[in-house]
Amino acid sequence: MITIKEIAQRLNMSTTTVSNVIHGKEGEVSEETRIKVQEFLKEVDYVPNINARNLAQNESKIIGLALKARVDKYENLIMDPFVSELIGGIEETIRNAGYFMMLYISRDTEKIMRHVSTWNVDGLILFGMLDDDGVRVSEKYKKPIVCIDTYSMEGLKHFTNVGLDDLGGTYEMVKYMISCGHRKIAFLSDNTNGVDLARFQGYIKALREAGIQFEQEDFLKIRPASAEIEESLDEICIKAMNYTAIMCVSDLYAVTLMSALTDRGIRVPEGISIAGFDDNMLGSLYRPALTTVHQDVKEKGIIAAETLLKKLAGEETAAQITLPTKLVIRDTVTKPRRLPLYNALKN
Amino acid sequence: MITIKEIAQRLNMSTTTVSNVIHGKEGEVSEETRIKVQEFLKEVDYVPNINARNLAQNESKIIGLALKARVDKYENLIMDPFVSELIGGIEETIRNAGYFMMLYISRDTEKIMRHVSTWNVDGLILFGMLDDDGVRVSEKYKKPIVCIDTYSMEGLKHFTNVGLDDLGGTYEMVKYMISCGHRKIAFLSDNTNGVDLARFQGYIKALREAGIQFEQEDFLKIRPASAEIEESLDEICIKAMNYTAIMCVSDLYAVTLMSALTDRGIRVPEGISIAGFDDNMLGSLYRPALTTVHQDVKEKGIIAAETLLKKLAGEETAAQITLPTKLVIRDTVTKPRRLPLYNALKN
DNA sequence: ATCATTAAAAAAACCTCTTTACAAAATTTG
DNA sequence: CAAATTTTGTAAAGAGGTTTTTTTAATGAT
Repeated sequence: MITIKEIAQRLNMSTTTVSNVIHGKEGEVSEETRIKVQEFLKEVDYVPNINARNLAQNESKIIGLALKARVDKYENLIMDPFVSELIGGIEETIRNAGYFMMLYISRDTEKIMRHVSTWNVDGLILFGMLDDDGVRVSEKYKKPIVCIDTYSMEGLKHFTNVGLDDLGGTYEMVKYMISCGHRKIAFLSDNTNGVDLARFQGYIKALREAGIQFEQEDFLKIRPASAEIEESLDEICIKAMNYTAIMCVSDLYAVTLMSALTDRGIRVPEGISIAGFDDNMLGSLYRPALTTVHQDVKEKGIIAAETLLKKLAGEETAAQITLPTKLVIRDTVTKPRRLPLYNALKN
Repeated sequence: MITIKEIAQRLNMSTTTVSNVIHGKEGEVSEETRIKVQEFLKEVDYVPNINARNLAQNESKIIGLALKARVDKYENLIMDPFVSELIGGIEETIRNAGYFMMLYISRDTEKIMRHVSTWNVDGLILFGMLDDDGVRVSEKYKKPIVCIDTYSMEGLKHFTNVGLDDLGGTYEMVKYMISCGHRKIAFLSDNTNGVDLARFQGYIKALREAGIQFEQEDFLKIRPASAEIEESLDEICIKAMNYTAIMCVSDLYAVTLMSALTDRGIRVPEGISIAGFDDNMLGSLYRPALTTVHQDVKEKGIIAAETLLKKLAGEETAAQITLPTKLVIRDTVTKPRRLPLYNALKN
């Protein structure tokens, strides 16, 4: 790899001059030498040593993307398939702005923090953080931070959260279910944190507005760890008979549930109506096609990246950006066609 | 951020000594000072400036992962959902070995090459490369390279290709279809390059072995660009009536086809048998559950990363590593239950 | 011709860390 | 006890850029 020093030597000039040409400093160098240098640079295909440049300029042009991955019971990382879409959106935006992306996957916040400071990244995008992880990171290293889908950090001025109108999404969907004639509607999820909580609240809101009482048992908890999944689905499918519709917290769970119901001879939507959330391939390719709440994941990534870029440019940014959702009415929610088996399980 | 110089100053010693302690140089520093320095380092939570270190050592501890993304007709990047699984496997392996991962997505080989040399990455993992891209990259920058799923580069000693027994996979599957009684079997794909070609060849091999003649029209070409997809599926579904089974080049296409067939009133497997390739969520969650060829994508990522790590350590590695496949017999391939509509389309 | 002004180029300092060469102190050897 | 060797630590020289300061050369005004 050729260096500036060598170029300067070969052209009989100082490194300063070469550097100035590279940085397009107007009025620092004569037209004649500028052209001479530029041609030579092209000829030898000069590429600057990024470490030297970063060291000198005290910046890195690196944006860190830290994914706090979930792990299953065997400590294997679970990568949501939608992560690739998110990454795609972020990377494209960042690259077009001349930055690079360093990817870091971990469930250990400490490690992520160390990584951040080691690499002296210019900014950070955090995804999947819970609790106050992001706050801690940002307080320690005063770098611009954008979080994605992180509810616990709202209201903090340090950084921006790019999220979704999760509450509104389920609210609209459950309202739609009610308008179809459903009264016994369950909610399926595996936890009540962050995004899932907001979606649950939307469900509750729609229920309340329609004067439907929510009982604790209406929350169907799925245990996604692979070893338990079949047992868990058995339980959920039988409980499902108590309802005419189920609002699922994600398309993944909606499709998982539909498969399980089909396997047990219960038809969707004839036997029970199912709605999902996310609108990914899983639901659109399934038959019956899944009625769901749409979100644009790539857009989320792009907005997150753009926001970070703005912060890096010193612009003010909102503390919270909330993307809208859209109902996608397909084939899995219809008017109820059977009676709910009220309380059949109660003793 | 505290620097070595400052630490040395505060402890009244030279930077060399501090550096030696950091690098655990035995016999270069007394036990007493070693402890003193170590304690101070911990106290101030010293983190080395990676740019300075890399500059001095002429290495980067960065492994570049370059994904050559496909684009659809609107120039949007298409990120395969399985990419996240691949990335997950690579990142985990790399990180455990003390390396970092820089992600670069592009369909422009030139840009990828520039990126590589700019960042002076220690090694490269290439995915989705076609033609001789990888060769060109590796000849220009003499860095260790591992390619994933790149057929065109076999036999070149410069780097290792981590691939799959694609040919064997479809071969076994089509053999299985034939053993079920199928004679009219089509192959569905969108191209005949690289991986898809190998899978096609497996199909041909099984056909030939069974004495079945392959006709050009038995290759069903799907046009995945979103604007054309419905039209394309119409055509494929009607052509499909000429066959009792279809071997699809991927689970994605298998499921897409099943949805399309279902929408047009053709039932799987009653009306037609379908097999996929990859064994991802899409197929396992669909009902009827997809009969397919399994590959372990995460494992692929891990092996690729491990191989690169070996190269970096100076170990010899094979030029080609081929991972095995496994038939996953589920519900979409049964014995044929209707007659193929031979030649109904021929005029 | 002299001095101030400006343009262009070069020299020098710096960014942080590693490494080499060397010096001082401590220890061993004869 | 002097010489040789080892231990411990320092100073200085890079690594490849950027940036500030200085020098040189050219121009113009007086």
